[in-house]
Amino acid sequence: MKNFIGTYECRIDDKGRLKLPSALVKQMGDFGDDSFVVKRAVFQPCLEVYPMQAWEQLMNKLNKLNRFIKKNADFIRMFTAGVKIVEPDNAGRLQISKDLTHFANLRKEVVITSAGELFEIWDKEEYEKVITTSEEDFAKLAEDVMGSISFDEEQQ
Amino acid sequence: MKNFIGTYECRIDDKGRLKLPSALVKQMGDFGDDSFVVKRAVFQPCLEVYPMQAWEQLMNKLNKLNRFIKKNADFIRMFTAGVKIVEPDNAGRLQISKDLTHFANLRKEVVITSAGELFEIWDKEEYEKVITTSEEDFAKLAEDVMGSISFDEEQQ
DNA sequence: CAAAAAGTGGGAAAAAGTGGGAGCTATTGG
DNA sequence: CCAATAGCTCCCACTTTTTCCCACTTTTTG
Repeated sequence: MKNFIGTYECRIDDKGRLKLPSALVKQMGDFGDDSFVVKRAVFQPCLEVYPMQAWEQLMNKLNKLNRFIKKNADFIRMFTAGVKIVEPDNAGRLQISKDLTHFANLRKEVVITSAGELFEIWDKEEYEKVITTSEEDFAKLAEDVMGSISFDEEQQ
Repeated sequence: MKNFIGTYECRIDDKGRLKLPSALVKQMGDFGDDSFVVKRAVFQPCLEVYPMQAWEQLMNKLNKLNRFIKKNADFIRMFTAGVKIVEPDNAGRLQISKDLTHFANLRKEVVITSAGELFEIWDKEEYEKVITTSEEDFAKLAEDVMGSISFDEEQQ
């Protein structure tokens, strides 16, 4: 699966339409379907955008879980909170619904940042805040997360 | 069987009528019959809505259980308790009966969230309460649920 | 600098959502 | 057993929101 690259500053107009930077759109040429899923992120006050194909792949996995097991049902509900299907208009803008803009505290200036097969939408101020405050902790975080990972392809 | 995608905020009017979000209705084009089964959820104080076709499929499965086993008979009885058949009026609203709204503690603001071939109806406050868990709790839940699932296509 | 691409803004039509009246039905209490 | 009331259905009309389209400004590129 193709990964997105880059961080972009862009803006949302008064009608709640988010113009996708054309640099990002160019990276999407590969995805057949041009519809997306926008949802709340679980741990952060930002939104996540999945190309439909990537989303369906993910949901195919989740839908195999037995929902008569409470934990499974709970997990799916939490993970899919705020999911909306969106398609860009012919000017390349995504309509972001009220509840989602409210959840992520989006104002005019936003930041789009790629995260593998999906990208995140942040209010610019929030984004700067998270980036700067976590800078001190980043070294520790990097160590925690990456310290035990092997970069050797052969390893299972 | 097609799965629903999305969560939507909507409202119930004073008469107990729930407007289905048109985005959800669009996803139902595939189901011939436009009647639904509404019932109490098993694990949570919310309602479950099945398109008739999905309900019939589910019941076919349940009917294969041996009812001479007491547990099975008990389960079927409890599972199907409070089931109601509803059809949308010509404005696309479902009439939710008093006992069901009471069971799920539904007030004006509700959330509809898809869960595979069915969707759930939550009071908005209740929903937010259930969705909002601590980071650790979700992490643990995710680990429990997803720990055994492979996301690596290549892996055998 | 000109031309094309990217980004912005807004108006009008269509769709979605809301509200309520009138009449029918079912339930409950006397 | 009947009447009163609450619950529900069907229908119509109104308000709000969304969508679609067009046009303009700004930026980039050759």
